[in-house]
Amino acid sequence: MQITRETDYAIRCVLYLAGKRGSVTMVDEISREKSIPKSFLAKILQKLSKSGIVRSYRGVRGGFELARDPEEVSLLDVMEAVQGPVAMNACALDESVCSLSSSCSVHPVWVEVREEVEKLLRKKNFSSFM
Amino acid sequence: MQITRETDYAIRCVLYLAGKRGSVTMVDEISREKSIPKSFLAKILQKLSKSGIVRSYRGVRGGFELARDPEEVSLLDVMEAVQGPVAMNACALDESVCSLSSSCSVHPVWVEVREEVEKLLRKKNFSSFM
DNA sequence: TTAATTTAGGACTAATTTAGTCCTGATTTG
DNA sequence: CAAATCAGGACTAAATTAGTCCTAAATTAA
Repeated sequence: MQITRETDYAIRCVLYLAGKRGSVTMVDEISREKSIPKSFLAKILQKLSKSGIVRSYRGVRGGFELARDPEEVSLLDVMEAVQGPVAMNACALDESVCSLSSSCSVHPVWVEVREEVEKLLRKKNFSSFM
Repeated sequence: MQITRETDYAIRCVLYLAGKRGSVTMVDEISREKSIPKSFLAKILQKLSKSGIVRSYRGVRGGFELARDPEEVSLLDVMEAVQGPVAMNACALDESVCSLSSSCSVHPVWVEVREEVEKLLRKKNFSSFM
């Protein structure tokens, strides 16, 4: 039920890129400015890139930039990109992982909690954080 | 952002005791019936006991019983008893752990999420799960 | 076309947390 | 007092989180 440090880093990183719109920023700069271990940050940026939140450029004048407007990037997007689905337990996502889910009276609650949290996090975007 | 196995066990255990109101049940029985490792369950029951959800009796005819009516025990009570406060990150509980919280634009979101989740879990009690 | 620069990706390691075990001691009952 | 049952602390094992490091693939510019 905790956000991981990786997720925290990812949010800080997107926040930084949101403040740098229009230019391409290197891992090294983000790492320095946001005090995030460089090679760990590189991995995080790979995830953000794969889920389309940032765009990457290799080579000499390479780096990263936000792929969408900050208001088009929600907190949920970033969290899901790095730590996967936001659910309090696995059976709220995929019933097959829990043999008891059909008979489990608590199951619907987990689904409800997940939906509520997702709704909340989807409403929060990175332009409101600037 | 996941419920731990310990929490899951705790919920199943309280659910079992809720169905046994009026009698005292031994760790051994709950362990067997709910397929929870006995000595781990014993630890969990200690926590539930300390937070007043169950009552314990030592000695020959000892065991555990629910300390309150099932409708007076919420999912939040049980979760907090075993895994501590339900928060997505530490700074949503105690700002002193995060030196940035006063300047952090994301901070209020964590507080809001925590409050929403708590509200939801507080409404769900163990009589509605029977 | 090649040297420098920057990300991509996989394999690895270290630290932390979760999930449990085990033993000894304290209570209670008959 | 003997048997049964929980209390609590110390310990261990497994899993997850948090990183590091190395080589390869692009890209740019001289």
